[in-house]
Amino acid sequence: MAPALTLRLQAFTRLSEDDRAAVAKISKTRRVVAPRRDLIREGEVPRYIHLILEGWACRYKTLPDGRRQIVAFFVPGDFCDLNVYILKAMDHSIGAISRLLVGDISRDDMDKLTADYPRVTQALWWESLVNSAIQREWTLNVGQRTAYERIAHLLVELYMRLNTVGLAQNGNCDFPLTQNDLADATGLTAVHVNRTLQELRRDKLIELDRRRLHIPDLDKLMDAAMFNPNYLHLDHEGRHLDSNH
Amino acid sequence: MAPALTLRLQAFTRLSEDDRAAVAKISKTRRVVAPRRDLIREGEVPRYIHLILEGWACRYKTLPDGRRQIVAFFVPGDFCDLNVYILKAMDHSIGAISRLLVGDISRDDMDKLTADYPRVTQALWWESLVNSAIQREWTLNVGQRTAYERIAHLLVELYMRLNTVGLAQNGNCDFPLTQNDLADATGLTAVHVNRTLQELRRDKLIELDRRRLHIPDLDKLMDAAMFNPNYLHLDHEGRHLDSNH
DNA sequence: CGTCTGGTTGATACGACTCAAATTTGGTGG
DNA sequence: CCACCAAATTTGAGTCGTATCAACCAGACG
Repeated sequence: MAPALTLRLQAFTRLSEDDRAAVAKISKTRRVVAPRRDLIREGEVPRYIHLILEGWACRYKTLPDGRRQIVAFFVPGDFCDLNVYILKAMDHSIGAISRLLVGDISRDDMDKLTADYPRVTQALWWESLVNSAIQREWTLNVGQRTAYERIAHLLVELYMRLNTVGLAQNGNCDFPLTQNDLADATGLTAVHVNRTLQELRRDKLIELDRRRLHIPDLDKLMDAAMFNPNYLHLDHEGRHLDSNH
Repeated sequence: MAPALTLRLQAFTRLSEDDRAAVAKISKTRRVVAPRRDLIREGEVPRYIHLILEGWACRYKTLPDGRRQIVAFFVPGDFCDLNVYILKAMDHSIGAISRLLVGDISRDDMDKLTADYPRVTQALWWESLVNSAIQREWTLNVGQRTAYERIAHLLVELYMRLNTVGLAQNGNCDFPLTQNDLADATGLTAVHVNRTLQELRRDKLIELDRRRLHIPDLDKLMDAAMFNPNYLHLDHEGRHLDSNH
């Protein structure tokens, strides 16, 4: 199967054989990060673009008194901050959720790729714009939705993102987040997340057990979450020809 | 005085005379938008990059039942979505808060600018990364801060951004937002915003009346908000040489 | 088999919401 | 310049969603 990044970029545009080969070669190094370890911390100088090859990670910010907000999740095929190296210091941290396989990409390598492959450059722009769109949707999520809608929305988003990189089918996917992670991502307490998950189970919208998620009826869950997929911008031409659904 | 955009980009890097001239010429057209009108709506196809020359605008998203979240404010010198034209449809709307003067920039014009002025290109990248950082901070804001901290934080952010484009000095600035706008931006109700503003006034952290904001002691307000300015990335080399403080 | 992390339950508290009405402000036309 | 109206702000009373605190339970693991 094609690597996650290729699948992800092809959600935006079709890539040629050459494009795909170039994308596959972008990350020469790969390293393992243990679960719950940080890849990089707030205040540090960003040097590489991190590409998630396997596992889940998160971007988070903390307040001086310890309150913590997860502001993004990363799944395979996601970059943590394209172009961050332009900034002088990280304003947030990136932490591993599960065991990670990460590719570190240098500025030079990225510049070379974009210089030679305009279609890939476009696709990378798209990925960066989609990440911004996701961040906006999260602001809407914590700002306006109820706990029930909020968690439902997050589950649908993650499911759909995993689906585009081939890691979710038929309503099933791995789900390594703890209720604490969900709490930090939704601005709720772990206790309330627990009770809300029970409600979602009671309503037969999800089954969640032992790090596996099952969504029996995605449309019903989307309705409950008021989920509008437009912000993921998966609407490229000829998408109806794609498989993977 | 230099136009807002130039001031803003120079918060990142020093620009040459040529760079500044090129930036000043980027928007050939300019049009007026009445307060409370939309520049562009969710679902529409983005064609131009909008540059705010005068006035305040906001980016917002709505849920089917009418709940509304403002996910960003724009002040003079801000772009609404650099590079959006890559996407097929808007996933949010942009609305005028006060009377706007807007520059519409075509894709071609932007491509020409970035092709010829690498320093400007860098600066535009920076501006786009800072906007993402602001969006993340907003997620933290609505997710973790109390109403009091949340409003304080927003006021500090807006003050600092206005300051970098020369529109705020000595703790004073224009402030065209209604309490309703503040509510939609912070995920609170207008009633609660009202009571919280009264608390902030009582604590002598702000004076806010007739669309003017005065912050008697910025450091005290920043403390109350747990405001850490790192996410605005204003820390370029030689910033201590700059005036405007 | 003990320890630990993650999940679950119960009781109570409080921050923010809702609804409804009054008051002030700002703009507009006569 | 005043009368009028709409928009924005303010106030009060009552309610509710979510937080807090404190146990307790269940697998996973060495």
